Amino acid sequence: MFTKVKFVFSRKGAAIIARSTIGKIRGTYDQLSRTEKKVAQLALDNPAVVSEMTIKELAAASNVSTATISRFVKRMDYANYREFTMALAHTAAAMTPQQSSFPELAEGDSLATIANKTFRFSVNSLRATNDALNEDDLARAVLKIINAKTLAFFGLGGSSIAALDGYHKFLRTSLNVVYHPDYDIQLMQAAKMTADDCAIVISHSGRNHETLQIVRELTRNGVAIIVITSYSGSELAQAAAVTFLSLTDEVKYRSEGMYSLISQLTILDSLFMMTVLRISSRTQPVLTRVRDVIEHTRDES
Amino acid sequence: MFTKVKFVFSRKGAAIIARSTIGKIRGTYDQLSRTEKKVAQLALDNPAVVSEMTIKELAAASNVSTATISRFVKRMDYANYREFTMALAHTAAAMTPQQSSFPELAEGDSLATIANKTFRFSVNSLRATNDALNEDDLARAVLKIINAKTLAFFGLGGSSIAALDGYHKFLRTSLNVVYHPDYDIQLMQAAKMTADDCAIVISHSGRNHETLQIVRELTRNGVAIIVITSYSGSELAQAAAVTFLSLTDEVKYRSEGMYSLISQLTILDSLFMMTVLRISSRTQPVLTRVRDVIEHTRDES
DNA sequence: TGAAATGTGAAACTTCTTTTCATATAATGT
DNA sequence: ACATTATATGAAAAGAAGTTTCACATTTCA
Repeated sequence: MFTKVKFVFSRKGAAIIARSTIGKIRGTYDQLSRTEKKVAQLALDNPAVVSEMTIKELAAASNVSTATISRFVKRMDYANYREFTMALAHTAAAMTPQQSSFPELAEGDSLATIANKTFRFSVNSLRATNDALNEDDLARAVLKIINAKTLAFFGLGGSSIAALDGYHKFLRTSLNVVYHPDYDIQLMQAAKMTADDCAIVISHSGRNHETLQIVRELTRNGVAIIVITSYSGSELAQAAAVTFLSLTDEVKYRSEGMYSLISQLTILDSLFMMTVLRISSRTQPVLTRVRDVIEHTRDES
Repeated sequence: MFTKVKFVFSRKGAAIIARSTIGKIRGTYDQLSRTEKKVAQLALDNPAVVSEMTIKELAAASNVSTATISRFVKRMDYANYREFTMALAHTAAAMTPQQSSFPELAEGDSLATIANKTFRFSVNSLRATNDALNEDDLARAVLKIINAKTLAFFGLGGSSIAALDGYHKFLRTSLNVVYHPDYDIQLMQAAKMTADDCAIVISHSGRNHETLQIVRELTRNGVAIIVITSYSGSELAQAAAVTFLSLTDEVKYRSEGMYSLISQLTILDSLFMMTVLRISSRTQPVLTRVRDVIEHTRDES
């Protein structure tokens, strides 16, 4: 059957990209429809239980049709429901030892408690962000960074901090890096850039008007854009060649962007480390291997 | 179902106590029929692969009928084939030697590995930093921040990022905050401040010459100084009213200050959260409680 | 050797999953 | 605001996967 063949291919693809199931769900969460979110929530809340359910049971538990769930797992890149539950069980098992903590600051908290919760929240954000990364994206990003004639950072408001940090870090490399805190100058910088260059754009919401202006300018010039944002559905994310998600543990909750900064920084840090290690070993094999990964996975989406 | 009961009775006294799936198969192996042994062998040889097969695939792979396999798993005491594969996947996963946290980047690392290690390292740094905090210091710091006429941030070089972030955060409060990236202006700012003010000084090493210059100026003016640094022994730390340590997991290793930034940010974040919660509840009881803590612990150090 | 017991696969049957299709809802352009 | 086009959704048909039945083969044991 044709379907069989189709599945065989898609399964291979999934295996390469695969990240923790929970990370995958988090990563795509805000692109999901209302009903699908109910399913996602349930799976996030107790993966272990959900992984043992049949599709019917899960449908009943989340008040949606089995059809919706079937489509949901496909959207998550699993070949079928069975593969999904297996993967879920897998990550659930890996997670069990650590308590999936639930920080929520209250006015009555002691100072030590506030500090502890803050740290815990940061850790959770990092974990969520890490789970949502995939090697394919990393490979593409590093390749673009390494080959860029100029590497420019863009970030306004709260994200200017992350942009500045990225600039600082990459200054230590042999790359030609640029960053300026001022919006107008960022815009001018964007206008100057070409297809040989690479831009790393950071924006928590992905909806900031000025940032989008810059991105449009970059797009017009054919600049390779790497985006770090918290919402995969944003226009910003759409325009990017590569998107990294800086996630916080609880999707719904708390003063926007407070914790995404840490995730943003660590994503930048990862990119930096990868770049350094790749540049320092400028041997051909490595680079071609990176290219292989890319070629191998390009025709998927 | 009755069938279930029937099987339990008809075959030998079932192994009731949970064992790893593989253990179960081994334990029952010699009681199995010839065909069933073929299935068992396959499952033992590579559980991970078998756990992903459908019953048909496994039947084909082991040259037996699906019926036999269905009976086989029942004999193993699983309710159905699906439960069997889940359990198999479980133990297979548990068997794979999972590397626990020993981050140390190497040139051969894959991109995903680099990213994972980077995140793990950040988490470790946060944990270490959190462990080093104590409530006493927090209380003192918050009290100084809340009562300051002006709250100024100081940080140069890499630490300017943390200082900027602190500035950004505290801008959201009703406090009067100040920060300027330029060293000369920071120095002038320091000269302007008085005993009514509070300064948050950030420096990874605590040995930066310019930063020390600023601190001396602050000290001369009797400004309350809160320091965030990685070395408790530094002159900077000595001059401070309160010192917070931003630790990295491994003190010895790696490009200085790379990970302390995250810790610095989270310390600032903690201070911010505490400040917000304390300011918003400007009730006397809380403040006096804070004072109590201080009085209570002052003669400790 | 023959009766009873056990093992086995084909196929019927049941249950689970996916796809189709009609409808409802939201987004978009005019 | 209205029509038109996407998108989302559940019911039900279609398709797979898994289980049980049944008829036949093999072994066991008197």
